[in-house]
Amino acid sequence: MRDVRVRFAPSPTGPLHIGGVRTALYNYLFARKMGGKFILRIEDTDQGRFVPGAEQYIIDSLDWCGITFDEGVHVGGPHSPYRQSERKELYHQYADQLVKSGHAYYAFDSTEELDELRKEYESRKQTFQYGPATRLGLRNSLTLPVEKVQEMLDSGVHYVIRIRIPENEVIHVNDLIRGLVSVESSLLDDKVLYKSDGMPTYHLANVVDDYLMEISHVIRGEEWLPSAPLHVLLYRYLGWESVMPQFAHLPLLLKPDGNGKLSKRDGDRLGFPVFPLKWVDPKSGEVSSGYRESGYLPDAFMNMLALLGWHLDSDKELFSMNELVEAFSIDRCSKSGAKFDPEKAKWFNHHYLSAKPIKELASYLKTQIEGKNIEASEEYLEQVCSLVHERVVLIPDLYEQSHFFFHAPETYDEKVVAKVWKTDTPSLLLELIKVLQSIEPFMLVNLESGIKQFVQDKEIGMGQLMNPLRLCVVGTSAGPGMMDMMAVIGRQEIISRINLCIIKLNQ
RNA sequence: GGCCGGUUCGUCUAACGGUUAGGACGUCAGGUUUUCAUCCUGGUAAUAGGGGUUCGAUUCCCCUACCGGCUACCA
Repeated sequence: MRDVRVRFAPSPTGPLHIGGVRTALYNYLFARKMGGKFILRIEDTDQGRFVPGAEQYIIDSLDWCGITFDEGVHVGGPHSPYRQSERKELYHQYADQLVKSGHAYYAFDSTEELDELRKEYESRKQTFQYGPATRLGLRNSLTLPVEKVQEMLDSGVHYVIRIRIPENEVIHVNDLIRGLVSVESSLLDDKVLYKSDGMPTYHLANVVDDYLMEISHVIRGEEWLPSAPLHVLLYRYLGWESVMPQFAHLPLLLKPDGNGKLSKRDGDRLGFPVFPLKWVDPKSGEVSSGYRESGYLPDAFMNMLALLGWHLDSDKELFSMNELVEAFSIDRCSKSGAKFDPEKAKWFNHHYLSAKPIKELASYLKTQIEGKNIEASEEYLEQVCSLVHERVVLIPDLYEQSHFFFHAPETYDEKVVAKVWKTDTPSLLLELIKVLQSIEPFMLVNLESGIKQFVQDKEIGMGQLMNPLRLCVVGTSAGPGMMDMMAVIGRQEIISRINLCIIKLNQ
């Protein structure tokens, strides 16, 4: 059996969205599982759609995800270069070879002429196809005299090279996910293989490069399924059918509401990122949010993405990257598109985040408070994190859930005030202050026993005391256990917050 | 329009042709808690429709419907 070599081949036309990331992930998992090689190839044959920064964005994104490559634009390798624009000279000879063998031909029709034809057909409710039925009526090397063709070629007239699709032939594509897919050749059209600007189209370039780079499996999105028969034909005509890669066409990622392919717009519209990293469009300046900046962990992101289109026959849903590699197989990929679920993405992140070591969470929190000019010792931050870590869904929640550990509340939630602040509350709290002053040392166990005693003596419920106290300390009815908080925040600060609250609410 | 692909709870999905159709997210209800959240327990909810094949179809075949993709000198 031949060595497994797979590639991820994005085009640098913008940021890579999560559908692309998932394709990269599956390729990566397959390569690692099979002990093969994983290659990053940049398909930039469309100079018109090139977006500066997109290539670096793709590299950075996959790096953040923990998806690593053995060969590629950024790491080099035996098949360099890995950028198709730098391989430009390579492709023409193969297009030539196809012309010589009669499987392709030169075409001189202008874009305008073809557009005109398409319109004409459309007005007759027909579809124009450059193919067996029409090519003999168009301007190409099939219809023009040999000398004329040569003359035009020599004179530098713009031309393209098109494949000559055979008539009445059934083409089979064996897909690892979908099984045998068969297409009648006359339904295909004479696709352009080589453009007038001297660049190959995707179809030619991907076949040539996959062959040259000895790719064993092509794992890509379902949107390529319709052109797969064309690619099979190219392998055949180029004489490479015996080493043709195996194909696996992945189901698409769909938008959470309604239907259709997940697109850039859906994120902003529904309030979740569609990109791994934040992206600023170099032309429009438009900003798109990213999973990293929103506070997702790469492990959680990968776990979530892996399950969108792949599943074990067991109930296991939590996988580390290593476990994914171990468990992955193409035959357990599903056929149907998967709607992306932002809620489940959050659930995964919550799970991974609350399982993180406290020290790590503390370091996240440290950078957050530094940005707010707050200072705190590492020990203090760790104490805070151990109290809030289960309440955190996204990394920024760390501070959102703990800000009252760093400063007194500036406002008091009116609804809560109305509910818990009674006329005798101030005097009760003043008495509590005396108790707090007597607790020695000011620690959790002593607080618990002291306050319990106080509540018993006063013959009141714990809630009658704790709810208003919480209002003083937090400003609302939320947060970790009061006793825990008091022990961490400290006696002086607690007492001062009680006093402050009584003054403010009595105004 | 044509071609290709797809269709199991709201969502992601599991189920050698024989299961009370399972799990997870969400949701709902309880429980824990001084609050909120977490957490725990339980409930809710699905084989698109119609024909076959079969002793028996979620599973195999056909048709219909619906959804999606493709239909550029874009990838």
